[in-house]
Amino acid sequence: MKAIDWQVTARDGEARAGILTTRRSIIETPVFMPVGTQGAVKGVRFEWLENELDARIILGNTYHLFLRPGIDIIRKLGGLHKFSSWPRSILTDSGGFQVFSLTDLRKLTEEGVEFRSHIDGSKRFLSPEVSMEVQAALGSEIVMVFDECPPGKATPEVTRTSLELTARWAARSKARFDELQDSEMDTGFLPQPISSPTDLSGKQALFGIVQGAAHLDLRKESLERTVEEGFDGYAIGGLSVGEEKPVMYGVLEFLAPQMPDDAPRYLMGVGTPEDLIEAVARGVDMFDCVIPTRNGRTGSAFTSRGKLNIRNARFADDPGPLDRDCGCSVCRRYSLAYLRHLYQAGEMSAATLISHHNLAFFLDTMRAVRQSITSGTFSRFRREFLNKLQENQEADV
RNA sequence: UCCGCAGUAGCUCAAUGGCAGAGCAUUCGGCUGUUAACCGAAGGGUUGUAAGUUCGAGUCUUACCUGCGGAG
Repeated sequence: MKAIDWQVTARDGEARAGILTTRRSIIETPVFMPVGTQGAVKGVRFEWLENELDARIILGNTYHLFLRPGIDIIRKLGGLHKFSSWPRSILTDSGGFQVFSLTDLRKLTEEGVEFRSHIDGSKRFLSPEVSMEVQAALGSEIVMVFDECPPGKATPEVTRTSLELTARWAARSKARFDELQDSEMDTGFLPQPISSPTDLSGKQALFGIVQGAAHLDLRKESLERTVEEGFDGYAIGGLSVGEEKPVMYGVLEFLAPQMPDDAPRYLMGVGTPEDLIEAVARGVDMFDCVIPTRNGRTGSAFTSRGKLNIRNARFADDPGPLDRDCGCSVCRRYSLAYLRHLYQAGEMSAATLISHHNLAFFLDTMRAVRQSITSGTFSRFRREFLNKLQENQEADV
């Protein structure tokens, strides 16, 4: 029996719509997964996420939860789902990206990464094995292999070395993961998964990660070796990490269509609404990004007419909503003028309200994308969506 | 009326007689597997007024104006 089920339900060019079924939820793709690093989607209550926004899957982070509160506590409280109260699917990142982004504090070896906690300075250690153990304790539906993420502009030599390490780590990740699945260490195990047309094992799924920076030959090799290893799904890592945007689109255009058709494709850490559309057009199914919640907290809102900055004085007396085409509870109730006032006054509700709208916009956009793929009108949707994104910018000129 | 203290950016305040600054506020920008309710930039001044000393005055001297405190 398999851990997840994956069915492509419609295609339009390279774009695909599908249904990903985990032991805890049915996820229609293309999907955007809100990021809940420390067991919380910053500024947004699970009630909203589950009911109004209808997110089917969110992210959690191995590195952050490993450091605090630590796996002993989470295990004691019954895993991340019970601990946090989030009942639907969780995808946990392995900590590999933190190894990349916390470069000042780390020491990388074949065995793993020794680093100092950014919280208390204590010496800690992460490796493929430890990451798998932490992710079993968290009990997520989708576990990510422990990888190394080189900068987007890494040279071929650096990328090659990194890729080899990532490949060895992927094999070790899988080996330890398989052991853990057989030893009842997964706190999220569900003997009777949610009803679905397929029989699921109730266990965790493991995704592999393709690296290779901007070098297409290395991307291809990384893909082949990752597929050979064999995973439940395949992720594209190492994009949107400093490289130019056309480079990212180029890698996607080259790579995504070559990825296994019978498994979900996940572009890690991306991106803007435009990025999502462009990646879907190239065959990607899953996304996550901090942008809607981070930008929400820092005053910028994504709308169907482009990005706007709530701090702008021109909104001081504007009675309209963030986005007049958005039906979310924030847009139905609050004016630009009020939201700007809240932000300027330092009220925390400004951060939560804009984060909420941004997530609503991202999730609604993906629902519209799915719809257009299903009805065979994706190219038109893509063209009109991207055109409309320019409206605010043009109005400002 | 007298005595004392104080007047510098919108606000609170720095600045040995030697290029007038900071924090906050304002305006604008950034944020892509969250060390981020964060980071960055810009605008903003006849240093209360008027004289004087000095190569040079926010700073020293004198007068005046305003505010605060005290005395009467």
